[in-house]
Amino acid sequence: MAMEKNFDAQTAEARIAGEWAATNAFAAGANAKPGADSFSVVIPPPNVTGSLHIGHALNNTLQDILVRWHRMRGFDTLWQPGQDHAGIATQMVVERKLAAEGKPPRREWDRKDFTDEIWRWKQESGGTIINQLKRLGASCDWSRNAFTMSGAPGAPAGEEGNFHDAVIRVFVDLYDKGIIYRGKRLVNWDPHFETAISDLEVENREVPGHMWHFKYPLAGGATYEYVERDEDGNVTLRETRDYISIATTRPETMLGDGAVAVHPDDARYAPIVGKLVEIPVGPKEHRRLIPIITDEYPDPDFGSGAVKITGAHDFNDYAVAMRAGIPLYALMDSKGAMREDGLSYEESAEIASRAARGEDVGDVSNVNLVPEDLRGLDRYDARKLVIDQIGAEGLAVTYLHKEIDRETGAEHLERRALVDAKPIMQPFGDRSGVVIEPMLTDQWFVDTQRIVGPALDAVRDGRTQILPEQHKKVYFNWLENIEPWTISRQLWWGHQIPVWYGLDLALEGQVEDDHDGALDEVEIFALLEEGLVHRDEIHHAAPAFDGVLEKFRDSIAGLPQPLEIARVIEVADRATAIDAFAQGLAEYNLTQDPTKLVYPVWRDPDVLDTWFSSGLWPIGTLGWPENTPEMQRHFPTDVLVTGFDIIFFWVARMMMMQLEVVGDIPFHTVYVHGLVRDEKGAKMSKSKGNVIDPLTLIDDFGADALRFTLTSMAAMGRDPKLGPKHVEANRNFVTKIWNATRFAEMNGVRGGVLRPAPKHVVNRWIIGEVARIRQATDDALASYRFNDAATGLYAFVWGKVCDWYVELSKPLFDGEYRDETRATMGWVLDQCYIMLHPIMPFVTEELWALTGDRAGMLVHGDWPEYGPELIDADADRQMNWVIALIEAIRSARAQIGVPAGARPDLIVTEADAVARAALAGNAPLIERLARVNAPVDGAMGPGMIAVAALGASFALPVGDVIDVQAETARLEKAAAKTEKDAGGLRGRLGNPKFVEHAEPEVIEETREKLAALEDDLARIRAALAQLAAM
RNA sequence: GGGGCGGUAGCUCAGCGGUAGAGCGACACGUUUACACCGUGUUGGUCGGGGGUUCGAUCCCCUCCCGCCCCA
Repeated sequence: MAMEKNFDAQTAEARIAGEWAATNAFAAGANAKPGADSFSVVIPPPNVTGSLHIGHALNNTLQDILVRWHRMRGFDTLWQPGQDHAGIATQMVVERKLAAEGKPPRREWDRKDFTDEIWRWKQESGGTIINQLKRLGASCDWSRNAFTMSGAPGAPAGEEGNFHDAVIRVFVDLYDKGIIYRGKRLVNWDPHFETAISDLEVENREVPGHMWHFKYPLAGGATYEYVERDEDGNVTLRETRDYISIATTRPETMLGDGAVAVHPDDARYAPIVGKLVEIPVGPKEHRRLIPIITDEYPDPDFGSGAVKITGAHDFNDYAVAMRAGIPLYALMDSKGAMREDGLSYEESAEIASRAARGEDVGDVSNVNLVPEDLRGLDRYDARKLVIDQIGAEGLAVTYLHKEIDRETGAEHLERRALVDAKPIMQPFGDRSGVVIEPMLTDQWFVDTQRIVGPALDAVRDGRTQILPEQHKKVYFNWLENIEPWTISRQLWWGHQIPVWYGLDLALEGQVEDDHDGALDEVEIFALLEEGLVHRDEIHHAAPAFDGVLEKFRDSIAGLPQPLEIARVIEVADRATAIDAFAQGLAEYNLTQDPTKLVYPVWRDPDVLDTWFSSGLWPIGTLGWPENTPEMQRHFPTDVLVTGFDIIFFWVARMMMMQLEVVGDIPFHTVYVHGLVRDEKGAKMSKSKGNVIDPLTLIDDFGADALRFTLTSMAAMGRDPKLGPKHVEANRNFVTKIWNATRFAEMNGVRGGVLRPAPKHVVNRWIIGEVARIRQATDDALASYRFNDAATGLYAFVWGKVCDWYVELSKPLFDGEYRDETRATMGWVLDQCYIMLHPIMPFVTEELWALTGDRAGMLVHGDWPEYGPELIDADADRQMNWVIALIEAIRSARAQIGVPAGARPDLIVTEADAVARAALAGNAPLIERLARVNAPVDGAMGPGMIAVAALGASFALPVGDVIDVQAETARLEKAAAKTEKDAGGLRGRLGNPKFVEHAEPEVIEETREKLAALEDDLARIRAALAQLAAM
């Protein structure tokens, strides 16, 4: 059966993928040798809403290469696939889908119904990227496909798994150890999704912004001498001021200012430190006063050098406020609008003013410093109003603007507000794209400081290796300065936090005032009146409600009778709990029946950050907390292949969590690859429109071409720059090996043969070359130099096998060496398929099937182990000589313009014994490839061109086609180049210091090179002399 | 401000102590027992600038200049 002219990737890939699937070729342990070591890789789980982008293509190609390579070498191989549940992204996708279907928005849904809807979406559409990875050829054990939400309550059939158990168990464990805690802190708040997000989900972008300058008047009309000096201390400005000038990019947050800070060394403001200033906004009659404090944070050279401190709405200010004990006044609600809740502005301002004078005012969460006219406004609308109000009052810093009327020449002077238009860094939610608002909220945190140590140690002492090494610094730098990790998210899709809250009824004499340990009617009413709403909460964690029952019973055991025996029940939320508790008390009061008393608890509605579950990926996918055979066999895993953008998000967290939870590293090697960029090196982004779709490339050029391209560009520590041109070039490589096989087939070559022991020098030579590339390929892969493996194989297959071996073999198919040449070529091509298979699995699998009767598919082919023992030094020397001669003749012919069809004699004008032997053994090859007649001894003469080889000189009679001048010019050029090279070497060898200091091998090598060049040069010079004599 | 990366042929990149390579492109030629998604040949580089270490530097060190990325 004759082969087609080209590999039909489109149809073959689908067919081959089907065969792999049908035979479970990728199952864990497939092709493992008895007693083999395990090799395990967990896939960086793609987002369930995701589709394959070029970064995935690179990431998974590299993993697949490692996995296929190990599988062929007989390791017990597992490539664990799966996806994460991507809390925000998935909720967003489903909300959009509902909107598109004209269904009500999420908030109008019951939570359970909504998550059921997400599960339905997941089952229908969540497998997109899995199918795309299969098209790439990823040899994951797809039967084990994992999901970070598997086994969660409400998961439908097919989503059982136990990832949820792992997540919940770890949460409770860390909670019990006190590593997870609840706290009110400033977090990044996404006003679109109305949830906290971690600082890693925030993207800081520079956008055009404005800087406004306002005057904060000193309290009571006080004044001071404001003096500015230049570098030499000369006074450049001196004036009496009754205000301090503040620059801000966010005027609306002025309402929540708690202080003005200046640098302690700033002499300009030294006279007024400790004094009070007035915030120039809000109703005149309740203007708030705040103190001027010192802190290292303000930069005296920036703006006026004075900074307003709004602790509840800025991270830097928060730090200053913490240091100085400045209260944090929250101004906005969860949608980023100005608050409408809490106390009136008048009451709030009064409390804030007391705080400014240093009084302890306690919890200020009820204080709402938004003036009534601004309440409910969006933050940007509020900003406009604030600016207008300050301007109207004349408290904006102004400058004198001069305009000259062109016609009249009259000067027109005007005071204008000083507003600098300048680029500012703004935080955006990476999912929502809206401006993030720092918000003071109650969240759950992981006290990362407490679990970071082992993760640092593991990399420091090398138990886990990060490649390339420069990324270790990034890892250390981040972990050494780690911040608490916000893990709660105000979403519905995710692992609901396993914490229940109850009202804190610890009465401490406030209510239970007679200390008799029992609750009487007076006390009951006091309890109700005192306002349950304002009471604190207590909380306990357990995998399920049953688990917290006992804990709450313990918590209430110390309460006065009969409260301490109240039934613990679960209710929906806090408000319901207060109602239920009050009702129970009321009924008890009437009936004196203690069974009417209930202690209602409610579950935290929030879910955990998706990365909290992804952090458990290595153990969670292997079945932990069960002690599964997979855990025993495949944990710790071997290599994690990932992009550098995810080192903090994921790698560091996996390290911390695995070490904390199971006390072991999750993997011994982290290979970090670059970010695929476009041809010009720009980051690919939808907005730039330079995104390259890997699936389009697969359609156009085949998966093998794409994989090979990505691999050949995956130099460690570099970002691959990819264009369709590159993929096309490698598609040509696929075609090349396809056609070499086609040639072989036409000549009766079949694969599947044992390695032959041929006699002919060409066959002996190529076997040695195969051995070299096997060694080089293994070395490259073992050290993660993927690009070296790819480019080495490319050079070997195209440059050695196709360009030379196939050409040199052509005459051999006609003579006595036919059979051994068939066997050798069959074996050589088999080796090419095997070694290329990890990078180009489809075409090699296809060729494997087409070229022999095989025991199994190539995916389970045996990886070779032969080495330098196959190299035949004599064959090597001869073939290098032959190839050099052929190239020299071709070059001379082409330069002199000998027609391709001409077949001149090959006249041997001089040859030593070695050259003569090489010539004799390979004459037919040389004749054919150099297009010359059989070598004959003779002398240089008119109408001939000269060709030199090591140890021999030749002349080619080419008749009229040459002119002496052209040939002279050619030879002179060659002589000049050779002379220049030789000169360099001679200079080096002539330097006594070189001979004295350099390594002996280097000196020897240099001498040999020089000798060869001088031989060459002598021959060229001789030819030139002969030419001149004619 | 802190950390990191890069500047090598027209383009995209390898190489990282012994005097520079690949792919694409350009140019010329197309005889061949597979392949025009091909073959043969040619062209193309003071390896960002300047110092230093060394017998020897594209490679190591210092410095400057230009890009880029991450974290504040």
